[in-house]
Amino acid sequence: MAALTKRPVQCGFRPTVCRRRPPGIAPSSDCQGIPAVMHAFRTHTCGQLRRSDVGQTVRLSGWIHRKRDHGNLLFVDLRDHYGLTQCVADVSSDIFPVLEGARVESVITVTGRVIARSEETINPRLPTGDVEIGVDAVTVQSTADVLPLQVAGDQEYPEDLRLTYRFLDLRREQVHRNIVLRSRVITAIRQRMVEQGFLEYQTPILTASSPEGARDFLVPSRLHPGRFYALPQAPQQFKQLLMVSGFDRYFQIAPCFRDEDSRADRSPGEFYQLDFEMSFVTQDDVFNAIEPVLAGVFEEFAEGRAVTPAPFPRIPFDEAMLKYGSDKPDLRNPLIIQDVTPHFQGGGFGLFAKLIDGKGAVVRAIPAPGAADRPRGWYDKLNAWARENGAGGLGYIIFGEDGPKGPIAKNLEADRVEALRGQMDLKAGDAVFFACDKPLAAAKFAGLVRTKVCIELEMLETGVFKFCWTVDFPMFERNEDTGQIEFSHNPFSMPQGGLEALETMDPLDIKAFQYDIVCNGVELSSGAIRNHRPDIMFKAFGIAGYSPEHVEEHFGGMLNAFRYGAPPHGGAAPGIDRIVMLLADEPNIREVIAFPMNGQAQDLMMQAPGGVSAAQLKELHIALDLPKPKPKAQGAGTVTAGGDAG
RNA sequence: GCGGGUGUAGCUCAGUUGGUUAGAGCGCUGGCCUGUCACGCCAGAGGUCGCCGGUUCAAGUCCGGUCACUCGCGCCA
Repeated sequence: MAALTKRPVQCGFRPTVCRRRPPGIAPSSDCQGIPAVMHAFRTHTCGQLRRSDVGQTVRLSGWIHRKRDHGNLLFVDLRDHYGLTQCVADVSSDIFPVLEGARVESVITVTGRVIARSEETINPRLPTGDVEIGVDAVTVQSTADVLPLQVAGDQEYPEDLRLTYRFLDLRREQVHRNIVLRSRVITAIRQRMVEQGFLEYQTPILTASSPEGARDFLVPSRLHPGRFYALPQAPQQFKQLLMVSGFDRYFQIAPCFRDEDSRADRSPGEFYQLDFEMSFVTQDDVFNAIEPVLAGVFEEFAEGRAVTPAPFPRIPFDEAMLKYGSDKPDLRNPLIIQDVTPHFQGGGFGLFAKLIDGKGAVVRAIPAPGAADRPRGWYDKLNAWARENGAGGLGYIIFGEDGPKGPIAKNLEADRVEALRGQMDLKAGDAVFFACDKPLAAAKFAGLVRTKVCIELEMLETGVFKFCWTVDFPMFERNEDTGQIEFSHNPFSMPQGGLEALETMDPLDIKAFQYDIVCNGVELSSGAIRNHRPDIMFKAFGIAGYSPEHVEEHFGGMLNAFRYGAPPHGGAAPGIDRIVMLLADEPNIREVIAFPMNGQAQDLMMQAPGGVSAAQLKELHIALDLPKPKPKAQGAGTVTAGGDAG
């Protein structure tokens, strides 16, 4: 160790290199070649050294990524955030046994000479592959036990293991890259929002429970026995209040908390939104403000993938449901659904004809270009799939070279079949599937079929980000079970046509200034022009069956704010996690979150949720009323009054 | 809450029609190896086949239940 730190060495950073110096690494001198004491841990990162550095004495710190032990010659790949550098030692060196005895993932500091590799030993796959470090001294900073999962290599591991040892998992290349991407995306979003004239404001994390929406996470109040804070499901009311306060353009990378069950694209508990709101704007102004931000961010990180240029296509909700069978159309899928009810009404295919006349059903047709030569078994398989997904079956017509085929073609009159073929613009060699049900159910099922057929026929466009807006959502809808008229989305959206529409139109025909941003079939965001007029709000809630007293009681805070001069305003809140997920091309949201919870909303590493002490509960005036414990309840998440309060 | 999938060594997986001592790769331990970069070679340790019950002469394999993880539905103004 004597040779290690005391000896002054020449500065490793020449002026040209200094500019690339990562944060936190100070040059060990003023870069004028004046000798200085070497930094305790590193003069360079593990991704930095090049052929031009040959001859310098340098110091690197990092993790032992891999070792190749030839008995009398030892290679160590040293890894840090920035890259890999090969270090080499031979048996004649004092430090050889130290390196040989250090397990992978131990943290070491090496000091040595930068050596040019001979032509045949250059590693072209490594940016630092022209050089290696001849190790003269080594310090073991931290030893590693035998690993529960390997950092080097790309073996897959079960997710609970990865989450339990997330700090190891995050060292691995792909997740590490995803988290860096996330950081860069958020920085790019901030820059672009500021360029658009938005300012970032914070809003409370401890707030009040709101009666609408998802289940809240509650936080008990110590000072107010029996009362609770709630974590915000979104800063919705606060951002509107900021508009009322005159701040004009607000944004925030906002944490949102909702106690709902997880999905592959929905993290349990918490997620982040690019929350923004603007005053004195129309719907078009909102679109014009956010489109360049989203398109710009996606282009910045697209790496060759095409991005829909602004302005994005705007698809009315009704059209989306008809043509794509979804309010979040995946425009990478070229198939377009059409309504073909008239061809079946009163026709020879009795099943559909009866449903149309008897139940008010409609028939939606999903084209399957080029599918005519698929074997019978393919159609049977899709039929079975349809049954698994709750449909009675999946009718189809095959347009073969020798005419229409299949059970429906046998029964439906030839001229009707031909008219249908003409409407759908199908050729010999194509096929078409049908969904027959009440309008909403038929649309949704046709949407499923559209997706399924697209995958089966391998027609999904790849390497693109296809954006669109879904606009003109209905303000109200009828609850199928109760017959009641309800808000279909956000009750605080402005109805199109304002008060007059509410007073004169059939509520089910009223549209809202409510819109979604969709990318590749993923709902990135919903948003709206808000209803800032108490009179219109009372009227809208009245249609949905709520009394003025109810509105006053539950939303009095907002209403009150709107009584002292509120600007017309609107905004949206694209999901950060989903944006990063799309850019990282990951199918699961947990791959772009540094410390996610598992599907049961547990943090396996921190053991949350955990028990708390009886004293803590008493201070909060809380007595537990627990369900009977299951026979074998152990491990993380067990709630006990006397548990691990540490 | 409901439905599908998975569960065999620390990890990834194989395991035939139910039939002798449950295998491979990675990792781990020991030995050999001076130009590798997924280094190589030799040897070794490591298993309640998720758990409980059943059928059977015999169960990793078949049946029932249960638990865990995961995907989906419900839920997500």
